Amino acid sequence: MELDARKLGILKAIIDEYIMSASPVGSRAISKHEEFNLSSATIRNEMADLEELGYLEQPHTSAGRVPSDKAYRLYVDRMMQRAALSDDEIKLIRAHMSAKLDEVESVMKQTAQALSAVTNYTAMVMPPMLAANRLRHIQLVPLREGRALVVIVTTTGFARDAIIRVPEEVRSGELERISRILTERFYDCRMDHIGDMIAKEMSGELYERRAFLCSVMEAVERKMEPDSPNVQLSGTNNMLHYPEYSDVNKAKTFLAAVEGRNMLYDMLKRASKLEFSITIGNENEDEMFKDCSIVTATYQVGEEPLGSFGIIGPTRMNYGKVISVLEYMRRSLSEVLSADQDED
Amino acid sequence: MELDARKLGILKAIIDEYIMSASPVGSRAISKHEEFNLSSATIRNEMADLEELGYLEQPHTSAGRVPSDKAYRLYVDRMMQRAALSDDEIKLIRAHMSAKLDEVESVMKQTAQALSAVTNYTAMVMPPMLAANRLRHIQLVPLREGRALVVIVTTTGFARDAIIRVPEEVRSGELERISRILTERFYDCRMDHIGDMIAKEMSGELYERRAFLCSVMEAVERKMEPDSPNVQLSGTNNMLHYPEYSDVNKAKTFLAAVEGRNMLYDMLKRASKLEFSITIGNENEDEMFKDCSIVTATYQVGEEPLGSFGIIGPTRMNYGKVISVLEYMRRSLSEVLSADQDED
DNA sequence: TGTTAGCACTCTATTTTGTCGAGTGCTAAC
DNA sequence: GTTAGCACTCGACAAAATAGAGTGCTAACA
Repeated sequence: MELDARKLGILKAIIDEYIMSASPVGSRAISKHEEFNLSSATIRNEMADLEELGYLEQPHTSAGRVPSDKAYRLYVDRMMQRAALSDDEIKLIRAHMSAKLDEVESVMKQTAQALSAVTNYTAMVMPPMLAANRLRHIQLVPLREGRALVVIVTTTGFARDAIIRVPEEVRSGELERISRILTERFYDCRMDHIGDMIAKEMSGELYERRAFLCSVMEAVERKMEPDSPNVQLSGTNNMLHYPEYSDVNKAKTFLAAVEGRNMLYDMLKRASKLEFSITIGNENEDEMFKDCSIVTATYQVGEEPLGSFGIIGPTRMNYGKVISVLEYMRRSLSEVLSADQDED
Repeated sequence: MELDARKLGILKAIIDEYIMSASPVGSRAISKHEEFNLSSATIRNEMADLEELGYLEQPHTSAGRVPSDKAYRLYVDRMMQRAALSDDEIKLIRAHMSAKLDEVESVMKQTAQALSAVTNYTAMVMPPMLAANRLRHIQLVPLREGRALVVIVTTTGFARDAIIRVPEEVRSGELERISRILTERFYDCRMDHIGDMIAKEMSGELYERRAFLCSVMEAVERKMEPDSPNVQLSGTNNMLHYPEYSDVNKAKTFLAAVEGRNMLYDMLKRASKLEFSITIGNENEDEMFKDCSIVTATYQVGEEPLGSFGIIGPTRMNYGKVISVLEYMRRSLSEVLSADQDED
């Protein structure tokens, strides 16, 4: 027995129906589709076949059929049609993306909010990994009590800061000098190479300050990698709208899994190697997300991918729409970031 | 009829019991308390009195009694005893507060997490309002295409940055000069006065750049006030553990109210005028929080209060413990911030 | 006068039972 | 290969039955 065109059509109809209704699809419902013009009995036979092939599942005898993960996979690979975004949806996204976006942080937040508002699923956005960015400026600002603030700015306009200790023998005025020298020497260097370079080049006029410089550089490197708490989440509650989570305990489990952010961060990081990625139900390594599908995309400035973002929803997800939204957002986000996030 | 010592004692016992169990308290349960040594019938009479006085409510005949908001108010004002923190709890807080806290953002996040982990309620933390801080350093960093990054550092070690437009006639080198002049002139000025001062003093060597300076100052001012999306939330899901929210719809309403953050921000801002504040049930202006109690505290560096943080939970909240935790946290947070957030 | 035992009553939560309907698989006929 | 027909299964829902917690009131007691 194989998957002929008719079976495929019926399967698609079932999936579309199930995505809409969330309740098992019976043979009668499908037999009403005019394009097939088949009786419910015939559909039943086909459904039995599809079940045997592993594309459908039955919660219990005398319930309708529910698509399996395998079916969704087939669906996204071969059957799904993209849903063009409506004007309203585009407006909604624009509205989010045009508000005072003068800081990376708020760009990430707004992106997450736009995504969750348009899709009604949970959105996650990973802040940019700056490893491939280039240094523009480094500034050491003296604070009281042997502390200083290191501020790093990349050519793409991202700023990071960290507080470090300053040994007593380094005078306040010297920090300005060191800032100048470091900026000059490492101007336009890739952020992730600076550590190595300083190790090799530790000589010349700054030789006697090398211990201090190490701690500066260590702070710089630490700040380049985003970490899990910085993943922006939005619309976690959206999940509560879906009947899949009408049970408080399921909802709790999901929210707990998501709140940690560690898993999400790992997933996003892994996904940042591909332009798009879709993992469905059991394809997710994580036990907690076996009932979910996760769709991600990467954003970039210029060539280099900076990070990724995505959507988590029930496997019964509106894949067509989600993908369209992510595609749109991917462009939109890359543009906003390229424009140096200045919009007011 | 008035509230004598015995009535007070019984009321306290009922509240304590109800905080534990979340289900209406019957006369028998209280009559078992040895310290009263009264029969359930007597307790019943007293309970009827307490109900008449407005301290107790009855969900329906033949259910036990439930404390009213008025009762909780009395409880926190006159009857409650603080719960000392256990060693484990202190350890838990310490663990959160000692991890790489080299950025204000992460201090806020860790604080929120510690609070929600220890109390099992929802925690919110407002980032510092820098209005009363003093300027330490201001740096304009040129980026490409007529943009620059303004970085501001306060004497207390907080940094903020914003991207601004730079008019063509302002050369890259001049930004360095302007940075120096601004830093010199406004060194140690209160952040919220800088706007006014520049308006008055706009003369001398920077006269011909005044339009540009205005936009710099506007960016500075904008960054001083935290805004609602910056309120850190943690443990929103904790609420789902409580029977009050076993109904998904209630949970949804709560989570939606909280996700917006606007209300929380307003509340925290208002609360930042008092060291501590407790609002119970109906005392909350907001309709959404009529079933909740909100306890907040402020934190500071030196004299000036910088912001506030707090806990949201059901009115049936363990007030004694929450207040102890907030008190501990208030000290702890102020210390961490005073120490310039450097801990590794 | 305050306290208490006793009792009838109320109301909810839970369990049990019955009914309805959607959906199935199978068979036989077209 | 398709379809009508039919017996069967199972969950959802409603109605009825039961149990139990708690009350208010009354009358008696110290």
